[in-house]
Amino acid sequence: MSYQIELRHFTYFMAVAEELHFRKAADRLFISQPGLSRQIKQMEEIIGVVLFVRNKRKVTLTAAGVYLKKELDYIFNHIDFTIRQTRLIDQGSNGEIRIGFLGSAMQTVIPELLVMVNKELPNIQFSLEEMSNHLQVEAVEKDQLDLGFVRLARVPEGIQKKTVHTDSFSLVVPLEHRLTSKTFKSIAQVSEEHFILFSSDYSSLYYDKIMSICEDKGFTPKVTHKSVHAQTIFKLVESGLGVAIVPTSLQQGFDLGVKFLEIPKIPQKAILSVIWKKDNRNPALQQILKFL
Amino acid sequence: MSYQIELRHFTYFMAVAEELHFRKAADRLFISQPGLSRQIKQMEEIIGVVLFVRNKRKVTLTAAGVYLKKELDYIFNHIDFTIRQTRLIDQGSNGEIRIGFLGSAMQTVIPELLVMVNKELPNIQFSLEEMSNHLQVEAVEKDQLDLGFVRLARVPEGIQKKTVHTDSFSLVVPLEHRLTSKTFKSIAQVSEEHFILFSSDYSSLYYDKIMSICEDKGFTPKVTHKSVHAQTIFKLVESGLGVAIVPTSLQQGFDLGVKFLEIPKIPQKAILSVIWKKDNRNPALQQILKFL
DNA sequence: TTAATTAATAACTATGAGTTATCAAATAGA
DNA sequence: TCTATTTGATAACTCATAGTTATTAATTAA
Repeated sequence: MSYQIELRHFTYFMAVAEELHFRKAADRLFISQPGLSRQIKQMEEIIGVVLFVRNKRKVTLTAAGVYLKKELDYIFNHIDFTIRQTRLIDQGSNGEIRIGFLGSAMQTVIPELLVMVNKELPNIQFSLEEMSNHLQVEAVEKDQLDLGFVRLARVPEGIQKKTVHTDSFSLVVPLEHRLTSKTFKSIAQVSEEHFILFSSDYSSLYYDKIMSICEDKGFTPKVTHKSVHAQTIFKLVESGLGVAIVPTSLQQGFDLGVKFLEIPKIPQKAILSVIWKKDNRNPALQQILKFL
Repeated sequence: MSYQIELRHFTYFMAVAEELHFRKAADRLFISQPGLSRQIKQMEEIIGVVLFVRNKRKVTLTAAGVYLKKELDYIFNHIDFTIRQTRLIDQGSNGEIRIGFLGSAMQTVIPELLVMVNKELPNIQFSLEEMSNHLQVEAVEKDQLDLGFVRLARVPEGIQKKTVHTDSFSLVVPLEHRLTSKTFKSIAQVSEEHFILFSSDYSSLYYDKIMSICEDKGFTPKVTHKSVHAQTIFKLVESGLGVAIVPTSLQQGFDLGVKFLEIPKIPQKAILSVIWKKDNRNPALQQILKFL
């Protein structure tokens, strides 16, 4: 079988094409002139095209050689860039991070993280998907997500967890509701009203905490509606179908006809955690974790 | 001094990246497995990045490896094209133009273009391949095609588009069908018949237009067969399995037992466009674009 | 003519790609 | 649990070939 073309041939060709002089090109490449001559000749044989005209005492490029030089310039540049980029991806300063999140994380934590990372590592791309606690854990385990923003007390073996935000709870009532931030003293004041909550499939920890807040005050809430979307819950409250208890940070980002009344003197907090897989192989993740 | 990266390394890397199996990749390359292992290891040392995770029984690409594979695919394609082009230039030709097209473009537009270009630039070579809208866009983006003849409303960023032919639609019926060019007044006259159409994967714009032609006349066509080949569609119509609606220009070039009845007074037109990549590096393309 | 410059040719050397043989680890099957 | 099988890595070798030195042939300049 005949020879294969190699980058070496291209490098040598470029040197001769630029110098238009075999000995000078050979000097520049730190090889001997006969060695260079033979490699160029071999290259011409491989691609089957004469690239240089050796006119007695002068070397010039043929038309095909001129074209090849221009393209190889581009190709070498592209190869260099690709290798640099590959190194960057390996070092995590480039690449993609796949994030899952609960809607309530979109109000404060995630935007802050994105802005911060973007400033330091502008070449990292993000893909974001809102999904439930449970689906996030599953996706992280399957390496389909790099990071998850969840509200969970416990996570399975092999998953790392870190608290990133602690939030108080607020009561959400219609604008025209009798209670105001001044008159609101305890959640017991709405013990007789209907409650609209996030569905427990979406976040069972949230659901359990709401229940315990009420139990602490001696009543069991009458839950009439459940939803997975904050927007929906607010709309239902606005329509007078009941009241809700949600993390206070959800106050930002929505423009609806509801009042937020922070619940005073309760020990329960809405804790947002970030989770990731211990042996995740995405090099970009290691970089991101530094920001958390 | 340390080693230099060579195309050999890239070729080997691609084989392993595709097989994800060192011995199989080695077989494909007709070299021994230890030789391959060593070259891959050397490549990883040269660029300073681990490209494969060897899990003792499974081989997978790292994130950096995935990126490198995608880029090398592009680079190899570009090198191949460059060498072919260099040979053509050497032979006195002005280069090669790779064209993709929908079958219906072969009736009028492309032959005219070829004749015209051939008169002015007799040394340009053409390679022609029939393929779907979608595959053409993909190939143009990957620099595997210089020109595509498509029926598309929109094309991605970085792709240029220009209308080259506007055609009316015709109803295709068997020769012995009751309708003639004189009695045919509206598509509603065949609202009860079965329709044979180009498959929507082949050209969704075409499919949607046919649907809207029928909807405008107040009925939904009963589509019983779909095909990607005009020839097949005509054969099915000839066999009495239904009627079809196709661009009128398809009347030329086939000798079949069907009648074409141009659909009168409808706003829908079959628009054929030519697409090309904005930063295509083929110098011959610039020449061709002048003819469009 | 002579001297200088250039690329090609010839014969050699030595580097390293690719070889065979083998090992170690990880399954899969009994 | 024990064996057989599959897999990639290691080690030691060999041989093809990139690159070497020495020389020639051809051209140009003085």
